[in-house]
Amino acid sequence: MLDTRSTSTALSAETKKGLTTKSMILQAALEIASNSGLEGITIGHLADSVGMSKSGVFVHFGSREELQIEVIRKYYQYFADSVFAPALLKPKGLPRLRQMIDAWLKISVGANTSSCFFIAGAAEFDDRPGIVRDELVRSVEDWRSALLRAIKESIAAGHLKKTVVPQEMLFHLYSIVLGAHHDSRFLKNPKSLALANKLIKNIFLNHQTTTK
Amino acid sequence: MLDTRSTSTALSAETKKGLTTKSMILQAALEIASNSGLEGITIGHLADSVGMSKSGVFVHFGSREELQIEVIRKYYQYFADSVFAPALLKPKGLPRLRQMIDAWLKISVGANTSSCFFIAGAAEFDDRPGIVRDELVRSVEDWRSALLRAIKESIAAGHLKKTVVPQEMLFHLYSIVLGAHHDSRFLKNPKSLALANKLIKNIFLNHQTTTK
DNA sequence: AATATAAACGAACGATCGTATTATTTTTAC
DNA sequence: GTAAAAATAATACGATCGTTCGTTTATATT
Repeated sequence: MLDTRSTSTALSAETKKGLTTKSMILQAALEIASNSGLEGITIGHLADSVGMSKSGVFVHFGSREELQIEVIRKYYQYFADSVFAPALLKPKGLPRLRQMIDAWLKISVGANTSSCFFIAGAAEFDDRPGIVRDELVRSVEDWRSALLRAIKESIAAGHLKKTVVPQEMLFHLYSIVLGAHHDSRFLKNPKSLALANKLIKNIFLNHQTTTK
Repeated sequence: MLDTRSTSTALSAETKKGLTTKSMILQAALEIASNSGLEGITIGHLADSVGMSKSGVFVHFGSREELQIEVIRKYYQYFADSVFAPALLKPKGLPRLRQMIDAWLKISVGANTSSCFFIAGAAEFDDRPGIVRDELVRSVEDWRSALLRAIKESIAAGHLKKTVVPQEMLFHLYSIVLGAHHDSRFLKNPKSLALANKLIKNIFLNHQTTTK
């Protein structure tokens, strides 16, 4: 479901077997978490799904929290590859910003696809302090500052009006994606992606410099 | 924290003691769920917090799922009292719609206040089929159709332009509240309420008939 | 005062959780 | 081919989960 093979490039200092096994476990954990959330990761269940013993799985991480953190890191890599990287190919400013939102929406919304960690995890760790939450916040803040940068670049490039307040637009865009995620995953509304796209388009249109 | 006393009016057919005990348990469960989510309700913990035995608590509901459902119903009552009812005092149309959103934002956002079930629960039961999820969806759909009705009334009353598509505005408004909830509870951003209010104001302004 | 009814308790169940310790297998190196 | 090392398995622990059961306590009725 989530193809993260591109991130499992071997760090040849480690033994090959160990790393690929650990990476395979992480991949399975990522898929479990995509369906049942980070708290849905159970070492017993995870061990079953990779055909190993609980202890065999456990020893690779030392604790469940460390496992969860590594899953977050792995998802962050996946997110960077499939959302971030494509955007960097687009020209700075509005085209890049659009691409970021589009790609994000695509992986967050849809009946068969799995949920976005940054959204699902945020709800899960609303009020559950700890190192897992910290890692999650770090990832989300990273993503948000990337979006914020893209918004500022869009203003600097003259694509968006100078009156635009970056923080406000970030909040607005982020909210729409949250709304799409909610409608799609909780309410199972198949039109959520279209609704979100239309609103996003309007937001950009209302703040664009060229009315054409 | 959540004052739901108004909903515990005695149905005098039942024995007084039994009803108040059950109601007291539900109240405690509601508070636990407000902090830790519906899945955070544990019969053992709940029993401790009301000073009863696990079995004494359990027998009132027959199953944990039934307990969770009753908690949802109790929250729905609370929500109706504190968000819905005040709005009905306002005149039909935009004033009422505004009031609904304002009251909703108020109980959903804020550092010390507890989370909105409709939002937190939606994330929790994204993909966890069952009777608890069904009850939750029912509540949320109820609330959404009330919002939708208020939007349509605002159009009919001439407060909002006839070009407004109710479903789109519902999605938009709902998204902003989700965004405020996210920023406030996960990112601990104290400005989230102000940000949301500003956006809401703009949305209404952009779709209002009287530009004044 | 005797009896019927309901509420709450205490203890235990089987399951599963994360984790620690100890053994066994597999791989690697010489 | 054998010894060292790394990876995995086996087993078990204490905790906690939701749930069941038999018993006790309190209340109400007669």
